[in-house]
Amino acid sequence: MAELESKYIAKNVESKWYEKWLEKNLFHSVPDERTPYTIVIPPPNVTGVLHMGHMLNETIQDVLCRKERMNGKNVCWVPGTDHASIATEAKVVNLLKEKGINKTDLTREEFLKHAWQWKEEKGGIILQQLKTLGCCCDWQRTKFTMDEDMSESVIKVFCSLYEKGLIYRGVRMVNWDPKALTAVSDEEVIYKDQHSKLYYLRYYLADDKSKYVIVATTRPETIMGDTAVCVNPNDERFSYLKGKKLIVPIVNREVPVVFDEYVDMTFGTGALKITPCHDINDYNIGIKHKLQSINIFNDNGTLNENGLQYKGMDRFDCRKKIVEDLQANNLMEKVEDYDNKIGLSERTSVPIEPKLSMQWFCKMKDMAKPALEAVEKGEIKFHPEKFINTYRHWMEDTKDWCISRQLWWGHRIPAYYLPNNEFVVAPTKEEALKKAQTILPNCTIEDLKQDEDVLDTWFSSWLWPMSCFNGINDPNNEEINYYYPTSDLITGPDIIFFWVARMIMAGLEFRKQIPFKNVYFTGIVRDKLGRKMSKTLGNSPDPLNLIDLYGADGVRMGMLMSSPAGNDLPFDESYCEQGRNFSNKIWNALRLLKGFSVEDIPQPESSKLAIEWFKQRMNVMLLSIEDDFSKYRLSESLKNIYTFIWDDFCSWFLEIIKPEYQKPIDSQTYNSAIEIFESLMKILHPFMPFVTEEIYHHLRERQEDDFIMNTSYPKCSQEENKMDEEFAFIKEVISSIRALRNSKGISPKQVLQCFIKENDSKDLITKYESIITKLANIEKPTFVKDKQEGSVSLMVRTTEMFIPITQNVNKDEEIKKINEQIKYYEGFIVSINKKLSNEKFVNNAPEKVVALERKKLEDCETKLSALKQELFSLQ
RNA sequence: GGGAGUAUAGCUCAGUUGGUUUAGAGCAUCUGCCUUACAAGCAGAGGGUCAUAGGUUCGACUCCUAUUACUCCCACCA
Repeated sequence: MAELESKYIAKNVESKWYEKWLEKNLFHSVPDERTPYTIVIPPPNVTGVLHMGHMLNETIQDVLCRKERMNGKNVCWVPGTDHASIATEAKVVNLLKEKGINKTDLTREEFLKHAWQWKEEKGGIILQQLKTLGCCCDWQRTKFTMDEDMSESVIKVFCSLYEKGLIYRGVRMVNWDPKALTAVSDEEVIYKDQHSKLYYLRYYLADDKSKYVIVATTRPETIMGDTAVCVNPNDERFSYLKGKKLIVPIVNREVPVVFDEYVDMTFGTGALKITPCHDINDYNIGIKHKLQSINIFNDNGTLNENGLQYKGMDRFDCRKKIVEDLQANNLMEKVEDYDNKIGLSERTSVPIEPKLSMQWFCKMKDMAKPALEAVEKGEIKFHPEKFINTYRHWMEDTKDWCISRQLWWGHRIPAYYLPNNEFVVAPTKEEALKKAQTILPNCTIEDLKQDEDVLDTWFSSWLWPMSCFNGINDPNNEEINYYYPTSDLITGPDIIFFWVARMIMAGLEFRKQIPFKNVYFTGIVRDKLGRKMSKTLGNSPDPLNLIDLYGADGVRMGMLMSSPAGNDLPFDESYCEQGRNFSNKIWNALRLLKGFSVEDIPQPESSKLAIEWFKQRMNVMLLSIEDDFSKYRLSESLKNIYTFIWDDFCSWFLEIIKPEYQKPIDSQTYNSAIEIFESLMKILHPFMPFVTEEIYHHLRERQEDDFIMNTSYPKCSQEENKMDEEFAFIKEVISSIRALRNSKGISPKQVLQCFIKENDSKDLITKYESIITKLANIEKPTFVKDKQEGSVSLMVRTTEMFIPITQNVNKDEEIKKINEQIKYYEGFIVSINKKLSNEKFVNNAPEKVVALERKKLEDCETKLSALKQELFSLQ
């Protein structure tokens, strides 16, 4: 006893156990004859630090892994990080800037050297943080998306898709990020509502300076790129414009009027200015009507030489200035407030600029089809299922994927340009040369220039479940054959398109196999006000700080207690506190048990009964836990385990077997209690790995390599669980006596007498008599035929009990209470009778239901008559 | 504009093919306890016309329809 602290201090045990687990290499997996259970971690950005979303995500993965390991599976959880090209490049650029180095002054090689140096020194902190959380990742397998073999896979896949004609290069309108100076994919554009203005500009007729057409636009700064004005051919207001030219305000350039049904006659003025270079729709109209294109922007969003006097200005400064100039020249009809959506870059949050440029694209349509089928047929299951809709919607209308990025950090595109501007695609420069020489026989390796661009980060992540096991480079190796397809993928719904969908496509395309069997979508962690936790809002607690305060176990429990799959998690620190308190509760149960002095004395009947009951109760719990796990209802499962341990084990079981003050416990009961406690710790272990491991080692002497995380999960049997139902009634009996004490202010120490009116519960009460007397602190109950004078009556189900007390009995209050109950039961009887006298009910309802109603009626009548008798005796 | 989801106690959520004393839990609240494992605790209590209106049914929190509110996703209306 003395050696156990009175409070459980998580800090003192968590790192100790994690180190031991590592030391014994318990997380490492190699293929063997067991069934594999594989999870690949959604690789966090190598620049990332642990945030609440990760905590939730990784905790769920850890719970599943630990549970499956205890179920006898060969568990392999592969950790790793993503090179995150834009994010990392931006980070390194900023760090260099702080040192006074500009990226533009560096060569590609120099920059990459800095980037790698940063990665080696500072990258992947998050993986260390996962250890604090208790994650049982196979660290020997830690991968990075730019590891040599991973890069090789990416290049191989690129070449293969190119050969198949699924990758092509071309000039297209793409989403340009003027801050990161790169193209991004459609998925990386986030649309946000914005209060902006709608400007009405005057375009004068070239041949009649007294007339003008009013054009509404939200982007007046793009007029320098105008090459037409478009109206709907059915719009009679504008039919006079046929063959006319208009003068672009300020610019004073003549542009044609074109007619296209694309224009909405009801919006704005019905006339639309066309800027083919800076709007996707205008671009399409430009192609259709063979219009000229004028690019007015530099890559960084400033105006280029086509911007006339505005050259060099930022696009938004230019807007302000041009609005002033338009107004000064009386070319602005009016300005209206207008709410619209603008696309922001996911990474840099700056407004995206549509830009025509040469990029690489991946065709999605053919790959999308089988990927959709795999989910629709249920080969891959989504939890919750509702995300199938989102998935289908995207898959049915997927656009080609822009995969080139104008960055240096990433997988460089394996395309090589010949002096004649043709190009070849090959995994290495040497192979490229061979191909090149079929075009230009005299071509040398020095003549070949590799494409400057790198690939979208997701172009490597989509291979993750395969490339982690080298399944692309060596498709028949033992590991990929054993671990793939992986079992479960745990991720947020925000990357369903970026990542989940594409992994499914890649798996089916390159391996003809799905990448995982189940996808568990977590919710988003929100603060108390319902806002998404984010760095910019500063509303996210520091996870490591939380772990410090409540222990990893406490925080894990806190995260899981209220996060059903797919539902957002309104985070509240008090959940973690609850988790910490739970650890402490368990710790104290241990202290109680270890404090007993054990002797070879006879086992009390109450203990014997409690042990039998508890084993049946455990069986009931295990059944429901297995059911919950099969449906990924982890939080339900944890809640069940929580009540099971706190209420059933601590409040009921331990209280029953607890010997009287300073008396010893019999060894039989003690050993059973230890055994039960051990099972409970196993049941809880996946959720709270540290405290359970600690308790496990206190319960008995252990071999050096005996760890709870390697034991088997308790199995449920198909035995009868009759005692659990019986005990529920006994609990009610005890609680009602305690409640009586409470309401009458009788000390729990005062032993009470108890008379029970004889009925069919007599056997049950007699059976559990030893427990009732102990926990309710009453004398052995006496069975009687009638109400006892001078006592208060209690009703448990249909059993009436009489407790003789003299204190605090207020007759009027008792009468009032009884009258209320009588009224309630009378009403209840009326409603049951209504049902039973309804022929349709009696004829149509299942017999079971009807019999139940009859039983209800009977019970009610018993109660009612008892209440009436009670009332009579009081008056 | 299209689609999906949610609505149950003050808060967060269960309620599994419609039927078990006329809805459960945790937190919070209230009452009484420093009862010899635990005040990070113990024993109790209060609290809900299951969003609104209809419909199907012998019977609806549960199924259907409409309405309202919120959330999310998708979409090129300047």
